[in-house]
Amino acid sequence: MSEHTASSPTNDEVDSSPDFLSCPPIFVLPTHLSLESLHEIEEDLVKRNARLTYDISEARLILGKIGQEKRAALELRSRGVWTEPISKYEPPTKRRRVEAQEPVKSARQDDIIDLSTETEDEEDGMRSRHGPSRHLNRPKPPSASASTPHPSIASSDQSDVISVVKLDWLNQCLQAQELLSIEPYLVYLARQIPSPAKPQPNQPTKTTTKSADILQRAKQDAVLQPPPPPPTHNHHSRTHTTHQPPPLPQTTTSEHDEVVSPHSPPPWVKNNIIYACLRSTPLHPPNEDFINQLLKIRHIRELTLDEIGVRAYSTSIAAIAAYPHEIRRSSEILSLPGCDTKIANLFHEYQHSANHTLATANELDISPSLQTLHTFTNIWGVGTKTARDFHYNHNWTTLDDIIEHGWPTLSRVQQIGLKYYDEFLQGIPRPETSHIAAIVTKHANRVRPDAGTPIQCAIVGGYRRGKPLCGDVDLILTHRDEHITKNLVVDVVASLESEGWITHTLVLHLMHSQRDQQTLPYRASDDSTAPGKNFDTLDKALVVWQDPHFDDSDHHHHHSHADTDSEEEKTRQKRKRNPNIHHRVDIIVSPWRTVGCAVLGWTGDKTFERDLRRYVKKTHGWKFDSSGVRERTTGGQVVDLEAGGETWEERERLVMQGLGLGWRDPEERCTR
DNA sequence: GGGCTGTACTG
DNA sequence: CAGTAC
DNA sequence: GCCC
Repeated sequence: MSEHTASSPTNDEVDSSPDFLSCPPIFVLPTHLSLESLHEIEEDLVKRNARLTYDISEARLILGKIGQEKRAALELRSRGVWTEPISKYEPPTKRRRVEAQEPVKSARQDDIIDLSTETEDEEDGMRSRHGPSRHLNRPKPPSASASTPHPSIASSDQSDVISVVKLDWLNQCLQAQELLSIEPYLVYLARQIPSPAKPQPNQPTKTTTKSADILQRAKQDAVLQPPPPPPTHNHHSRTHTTHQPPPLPQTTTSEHDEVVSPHSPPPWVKNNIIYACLRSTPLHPPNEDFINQLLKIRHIRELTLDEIGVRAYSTSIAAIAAYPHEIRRSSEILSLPGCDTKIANLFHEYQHSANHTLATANELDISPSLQTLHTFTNIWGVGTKTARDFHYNHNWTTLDDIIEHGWPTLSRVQQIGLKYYDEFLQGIPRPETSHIAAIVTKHANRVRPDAGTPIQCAIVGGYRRGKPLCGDVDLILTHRDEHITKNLVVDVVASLESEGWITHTLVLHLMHSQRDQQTLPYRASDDSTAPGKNFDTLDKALVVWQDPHFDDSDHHHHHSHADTDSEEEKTRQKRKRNPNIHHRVDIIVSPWRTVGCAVLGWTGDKTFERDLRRYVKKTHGWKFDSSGVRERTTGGQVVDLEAGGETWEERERLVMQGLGLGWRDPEERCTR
């Protein structure tokens, strides 16, 4: 039917040929496609009766902007579809029966392992030798056998044979206005196999989105949506200052697409507030599931040394985390500062994927090398560089490998980090955190008996943001008298060490801003508390904490000599291992003068802190850090914003107001 | 096309 | 200086 | 990857 219409290229029929109805269910890989082109392609297909599906597991024909067999296998696998390559010329029906009956068998097992090994290769892009199978003949030019569709396109519908085909096939079909053989465009011909390890969350196959269905949605959306842009100019114009509706041609909505009115954008969206420190960001935002996917991608960026990627994802994540509605359309994403088509695309994928995951994010769980790197960077003192060195230069893949082959080469803190690997990864419950804070405070006051008023302790970090479990304990000790806080860290640590609370000191920071204050002229200060004191010492100790008390009850040990008992008791307790868990504790000491800055700087979440510094730089030309605010010019004059604050909470508030942030509760700084 | 937080310790 | 941590 |  396609041929006869070819003569009149301007009428409507041309537009809807060829007809893809005879093709098996089609899935379009979003990889390397903008949201716009993806939608365009999907629309093209739907218009021509294609059986488009958003559930890749039911697709038999997969179109994608990819050219390599290996890549194709990876794309499928990261979407939960495990495959093995088959020869193009092997009759696909034969093996299927065998497959269905045999569970997971010997020869196949090998294939699976091979496949997972490959992911590794894919990651670093370094070793790229063996593909899933040998390449067969390279595609011949489309003209050769083009006129009749490959029989397998139509018939393989039911089977477990999957064809991954270059997107170009579609373009050529549209141009020729007839179905062309997929064979010259075939990237990967595969058979679906059961996934090896994890039980694939077998989706109830719900989403065979019929063409009519989609068309309806598209129309519905077209009505709902503000006027779509003329199809000619495809670059989206983000005029943020005048908050125009997102100009994305929207073709699909969520599963239950009742007629929904668009969310009214929160003020920070309307005003295009790009700094996370100016927004309220709760610990559990409405789009947390999607954010968790993005966090995984960000983590992959970390592990692969893509710092800028990390930055970009952090920005996007922070914006989405601040968004107070459950997102229904990818166009909503486009309206958020720090989010553009990349993230909107990912949301589209997230929304339409059967399991609500992202292929890229899944690689973190699938890829052996990423998992190894992940394991290694979780060692305190081992960052991304060292982790990669361990893995790629030493070929270590487990912690035991490091211990066995590299122990003497490790730095002291890395050895400690390795020794308490599991314990440091345990979250610390809030009651335990406050208990630790109380003990530290007690010791602080014990080593400053003449302080007059007690030394105060602020629990900051994740605890202050409201997390039920914290990765470490962050404490700020302060006192109005600068003589009291001077050298306080050292004395507190020593005291805690002597009582057994601190087992190791990972690092001591004794940050003397002596030189800063030396070089700069004294500010005619209204309240210079201690004119003689030239340094503000914001000192900190990063330590390993363990409760020294434990139950060593050994009930059948009965002493015959009462007088030696206590002595015996002690030595025996020393010999017996303390089973209490080790924790990471940061003890920071701040002079009163800048305690507001310290508290603000340490309550954080990383993106909040970064954006805070960027904002302060941009708007005031100041330099913020947890030991104060300075001018960037003129040798760094101190800017005192917290003078007169009577409590550390009040001083933090003064700093925030002075910086132009207004007030934001700590629980609203969870930018991730 | 340039910028992306800012700082100190360790080895 | 590179690497790490906060 | 996104903003200015």
